[in-house]
Amino acid sequence: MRVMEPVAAESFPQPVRLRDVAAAAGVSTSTASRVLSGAGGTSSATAAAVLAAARRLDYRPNLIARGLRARSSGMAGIVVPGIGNPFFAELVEALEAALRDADLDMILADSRGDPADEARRLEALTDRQVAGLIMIPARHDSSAVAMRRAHRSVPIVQIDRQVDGFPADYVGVDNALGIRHALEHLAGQGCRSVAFVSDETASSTGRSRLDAFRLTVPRVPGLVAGPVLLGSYTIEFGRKAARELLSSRPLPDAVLCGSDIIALGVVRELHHCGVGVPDAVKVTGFDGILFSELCEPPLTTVRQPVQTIAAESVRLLQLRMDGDDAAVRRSEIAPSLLVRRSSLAGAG
Amino acid sequence: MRVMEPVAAESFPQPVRLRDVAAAAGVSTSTASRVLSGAGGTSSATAAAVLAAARRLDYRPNLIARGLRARSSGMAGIVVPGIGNPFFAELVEALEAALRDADLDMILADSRGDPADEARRLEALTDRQVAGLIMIPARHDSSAVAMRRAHRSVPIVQIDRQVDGFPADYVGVDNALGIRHALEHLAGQGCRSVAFVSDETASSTGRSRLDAFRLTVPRVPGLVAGPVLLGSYTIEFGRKAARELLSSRPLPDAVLCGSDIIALGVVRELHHCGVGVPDAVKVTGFDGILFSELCEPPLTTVRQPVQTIAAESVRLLQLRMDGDDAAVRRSEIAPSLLVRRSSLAGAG
DNA sequence: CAAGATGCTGGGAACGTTCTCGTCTGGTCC
DNA sequence: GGACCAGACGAGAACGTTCCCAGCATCTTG
Repeated sequence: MRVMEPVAAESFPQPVRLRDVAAAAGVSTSTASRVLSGAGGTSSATAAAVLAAARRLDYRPNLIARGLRARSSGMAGIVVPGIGNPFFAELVEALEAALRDADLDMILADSRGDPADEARRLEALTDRQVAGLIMIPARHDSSAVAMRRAHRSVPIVQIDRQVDGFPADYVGVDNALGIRHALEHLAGQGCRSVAFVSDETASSTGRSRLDAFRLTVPRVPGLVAGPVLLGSYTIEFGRKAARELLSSRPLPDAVLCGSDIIALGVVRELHHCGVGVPDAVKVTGFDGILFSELCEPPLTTVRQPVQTIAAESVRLLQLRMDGDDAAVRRSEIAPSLLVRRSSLAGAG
Repeated sequence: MRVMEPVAAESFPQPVRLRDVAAAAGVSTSTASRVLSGAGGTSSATAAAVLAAARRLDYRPNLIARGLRARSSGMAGIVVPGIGNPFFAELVEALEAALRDADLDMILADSRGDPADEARRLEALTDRQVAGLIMIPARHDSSAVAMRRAHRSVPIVQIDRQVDGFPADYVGVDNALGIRHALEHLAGQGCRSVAFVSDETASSTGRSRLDAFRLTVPRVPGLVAGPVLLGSYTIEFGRKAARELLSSRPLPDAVLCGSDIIALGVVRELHHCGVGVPDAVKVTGFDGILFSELCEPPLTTVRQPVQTIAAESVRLLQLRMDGDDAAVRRSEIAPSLLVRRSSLAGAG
């Protein structure tokens, strides 16, 4: 029997431990542990007794103690460059669901797109003995150092963005295909000159979408590259880019944006300056966030299958957590084009 | 010296423990612990030696072990009804920043608005020995059971929504004041009949905004209550409500929405059916999410000071974590009205 | 019926920290 | 010069779990 020292009335009650359950059931803690962790090797009679005692005492296992013993917290660390970004928020939501199905809790860290912050957060997560990491690296180059360090102790799966030559699994979308879809659609709508407004090339998505744009435009009959403006995945940059396009007329026939956020800024600013979308200029986005459908006009965009990316990344992470040491896997999912009004000829 | 058994080349290296640092510095683990945890009571010479050894060996403390000893993981559990909801996403982002300043890691759980899910998530979090919980209760009634249980072992701060009579701190916005701001503004714009489209009364915000609407409309000179449509904080419900309003003409002069999400749905559907906002009907939202500014027309809305709510809730939680057992605190922050085009007379 | 299996069980070490003791040194004071 | 004190340090318990190992029945088998 455990000694209950007198405590203040409002303080928290002593939690019941495995030892207490074992005592109540009249068995050793070893046996109680065997029963409750489902290890087997116990008679059905004692199992029933332990289960009954656990239920009666309202026993809850201490996952910290379990984690210490197991040398793993059983949680997945998630690092994103900014939960405020709607695309990342949707990705985090999908990840939460996928992790939950895999019985993993999620510890969430925001790097704010800063490699130094990201490094600190990665360290905090590994200090917590996370079982694995799913992350969107802030930059394709300078994220490498901290990630390499973290990767010494836990498996990492990169999603959406990736670090150059980093030996960890990756799940994302086929950016080149997405850009090609958008370009071919614009060509089909009679566009000739297409501007490109996107992230600077510090993120891997920024770079691969830019590369794809440069590579694909000449290959699509009738298309000609317009101005290329690079900044960040923000609304503000989208607005700024639109102003820049307006100040250096003639306007292109279309503006291909590297993300929906940017596209929303572009559309907003064009509208503000009296330039009609899609009449005067057609605009497309990338990501397929919720609001791409709600803006005016609704945005044609390259839809990323967020659920699939989340599920696949969790699947890969679990494989690695189970000791799989096969070669690095790279999974590029084919995106689809959501055609809406912002890019349609004669629909204004 | 620790025995290094032969391991496969690609497996993870043995982590260096406090014991290893102590051995390298020629002191006991007690002393090493004293130095590294900053407890004091060590000579400056040994302190330097330990610090040097820790740095040389690249020592990282095992937070699981520390947590077991401290009986607390040192993490804050966050429970929200859906990260996909942009308002909650912005709140989570602010919480992440505030928790980081308080040196707390964040373990995030999504209840999907379901009390049963919420109960399971709360249990998982307390099993992990979170130091405290910050949560948006899914419902004002049925969330109580699981919360009461969790509250037996950790402090809880409720944000945005609250549970009836639950004895835990609360931080939110003064909903009544927000509704009054919106109503008075609409009256000032010459509106007479105002419809109300909002969440059913299962969430505390849904109920208090509804109560405020009912109470305040008769008190604002010139205002008359139109249809009251209750559903959920989703775009789809906003659209549905708009269709309903359209089918039972005459239209009200204005539609006051319980959230921006709903308002965006309403605006979208009205626009789709050829009803101009703000010409034919004025619309206001609630929350002040990013996209309230980007839709067409930009949405007049009651802005919730998300950073303040996050910072204040973390502050209160820390107080409780430090053993403060003062009476329950309720902090209702005054919201401000962001006037934009969706509610302006003669601005269409 | 001896000898080996087999099935259940309990003891106790281990996971990596922190923290309470007790010990030891060296200094101060009467 | 003996008693006392303060400061620095080490030994070892504790946090709550899992799991290896040994013990002891009960069976099977030749």
